[in-house]
Amino acid sequence: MADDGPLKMADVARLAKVSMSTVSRALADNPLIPEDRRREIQRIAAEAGYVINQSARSLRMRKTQTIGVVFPLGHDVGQLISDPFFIEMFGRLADEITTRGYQVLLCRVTDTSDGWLNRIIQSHRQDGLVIVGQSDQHAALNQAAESYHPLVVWGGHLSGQVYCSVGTDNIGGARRAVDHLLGLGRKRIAFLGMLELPEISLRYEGYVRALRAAGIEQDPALVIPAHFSFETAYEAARELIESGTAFDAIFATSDIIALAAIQALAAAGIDVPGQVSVVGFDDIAIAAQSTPPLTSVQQDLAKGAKTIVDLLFKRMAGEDAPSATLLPKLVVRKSCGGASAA
Amino acid sequence: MADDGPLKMADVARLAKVSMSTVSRALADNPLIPEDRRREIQRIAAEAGYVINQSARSLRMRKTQTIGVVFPLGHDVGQLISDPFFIEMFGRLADEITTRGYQVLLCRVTDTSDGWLNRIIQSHRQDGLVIVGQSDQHAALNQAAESYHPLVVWGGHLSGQVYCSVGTDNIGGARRAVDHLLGLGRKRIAFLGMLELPEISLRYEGYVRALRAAGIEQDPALVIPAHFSFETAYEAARELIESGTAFDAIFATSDIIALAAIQALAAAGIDVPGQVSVVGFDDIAIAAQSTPPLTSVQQDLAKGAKTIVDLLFKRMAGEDAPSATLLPKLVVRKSCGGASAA
DNA sequence: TACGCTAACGCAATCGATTGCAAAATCAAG
DNA sequence: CTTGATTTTGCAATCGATTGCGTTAGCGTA
Repeated sequence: MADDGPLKMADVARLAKVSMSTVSRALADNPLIPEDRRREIQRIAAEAGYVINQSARSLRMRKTQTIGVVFPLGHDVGQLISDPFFIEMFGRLADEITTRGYQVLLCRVTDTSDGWLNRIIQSHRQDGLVIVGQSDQHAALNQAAESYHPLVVWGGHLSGQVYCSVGTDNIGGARRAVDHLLGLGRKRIAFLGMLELPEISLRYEGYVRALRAAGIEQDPALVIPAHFSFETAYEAARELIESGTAFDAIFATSDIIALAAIQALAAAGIDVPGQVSVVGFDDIAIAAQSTPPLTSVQQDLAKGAKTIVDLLFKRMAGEDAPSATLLPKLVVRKSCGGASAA
Repeated sequence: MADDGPLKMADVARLAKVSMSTVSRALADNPLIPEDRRREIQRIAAEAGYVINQSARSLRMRKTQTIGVVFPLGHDVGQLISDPFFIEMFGRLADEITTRGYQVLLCRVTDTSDGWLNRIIQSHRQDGLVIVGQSDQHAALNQAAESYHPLVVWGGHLSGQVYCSVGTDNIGGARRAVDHLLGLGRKRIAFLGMLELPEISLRYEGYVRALRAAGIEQDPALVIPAHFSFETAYEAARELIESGTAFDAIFATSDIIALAAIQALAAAGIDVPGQVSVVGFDDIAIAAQSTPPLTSVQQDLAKGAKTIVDLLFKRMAGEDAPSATLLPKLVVRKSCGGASAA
């Protein structure tokens, strides 16, 4: 028994001259074992460098002490973590989760075929799931939520939604952004984003409502499909510019898209905010640092992450936590001609 | 047996009217089972929505299909994911790891007491480990590497190092940065960073060598301790300014420190790059967007992450992969008075 | 029909912990 | 010294898969 790989609990039992049951209970601080003996066994285990094998523990306990964080798919399976918004969200979630003594498992979905979510759930690798962004998987999420409770989604609240979600008020946020542009006297406001995604379609709804309230007729030529990656967004903006369609403002549905648009405008010699005002969405860290600094609809990710994890742990405990909506805030900076941020 | 929780392999065996052994082999595409029968069993399992329980599988196979990514500790156990450099690195690593069909487990070290690394290793939660940044744990890493092979560290190559590491040439990078400042005619160059950290002390080495080569005497008053967080770095820069020590350039050992220094200089009414040139380290995304855009020593994180994961998988396969050093590149932008980036 | 050989398949042990239940030890009181 | 109550401890089953080894089925040949 010299070096038969790492120690097992049985080895510790032998060292302490007790049974495995006793060791197990002692390490779990079970009061069934008298306190002094518990301490003694814990000391022996620590000195021997013994660590509980988590695979075995998980199997027996049907618990993994792990939360899975799943990133979206559907639209863009390529680069996973490139998007700054997702990264920041992931960081916040990781903080909240680890603080509660759980591990974080990053799940990337490579196989989007039917039942992908069920495959993650049934793998039993985690005790609960956070899905960041509902992408185009509303139906799949709804179905999974029927039978799997410890599941919280970051995203907009959609009609007919069964699952628990946390997200900003997309309609309200968009409304606020577009109202601001209108207040600056802008009348031909372009919309950049992918209407197929539920959250984006909500932002579109806000855009439409703002225009309608201002009595401005909506021009379909101003609605441009744009993905989340910088490159494709840049292309989209360039096409808008070259199309010759007149416009004096852009409401971009993400900061990355807004930043790409600003670059495209600069390349075309169009001044921001002189000729065109630009507003983004998310208020990621770079937004304040860009040239000009970007006006953006701020999502409070720290609060969002905390809310998500709070709800998740409630659900893991069997309670039935309801969805939550956070109120977004418009952060005004120079990119739309408003005042600079303090 | 109507709804006794999720299906087990035994249930599938019953459905397919074969033994568990056969189901197990069929799902593993074991050629011992004739191909048509394999397909048949796979179909039955899929239709029943069966998914292998990973805890059980891991226990038996002694494999988890998971790579652990550990973040540093020592200096700053508080906020985990705040630093943009670490975030970006994590994203890249996650991409590389998931692409190879493995999961990513984020390990946060809450208990820094003796044997923390061993505790992670022995938990058997992962098949391999990436440690991002050696912090002040050189000795612990060396010790763990003696017996645990699938371990790769991001960081500088130190003398007497046993573990496998991947990192940029810190001395060379710093040397290049300081040489550039000297080339601009700067003579009193301040150094901002924590000498206690091995990587930083290597950068200091490069700083010293550059000065010596230029025949400039080194002034201890110009070496300022500065942590990685924005706030403490800002404080450090402010103290330098208020100390009255004359200086015409700053070599900051991270971009965050450089950015903080620029803000402190601006607050003191000192023009960058007019009066003081500033160079950073890392070339994080914000560097190009700051005002003025920051000159920085670029670390190619994409390549770094790929190298790390390549080496790790080699080591997991039993090969003995050596450490690697990446060549950094100086990206010149306006913050030091050089030409703007293309 | 009998025999040998290979291809399929299943039995049962195993991975390393946890825990219900019952046995053993301890103690107090009669 | 018994008896009963109570505290400690250990046996053995269990979690759900994988796999070495032995058995059975299937086929060709003599």
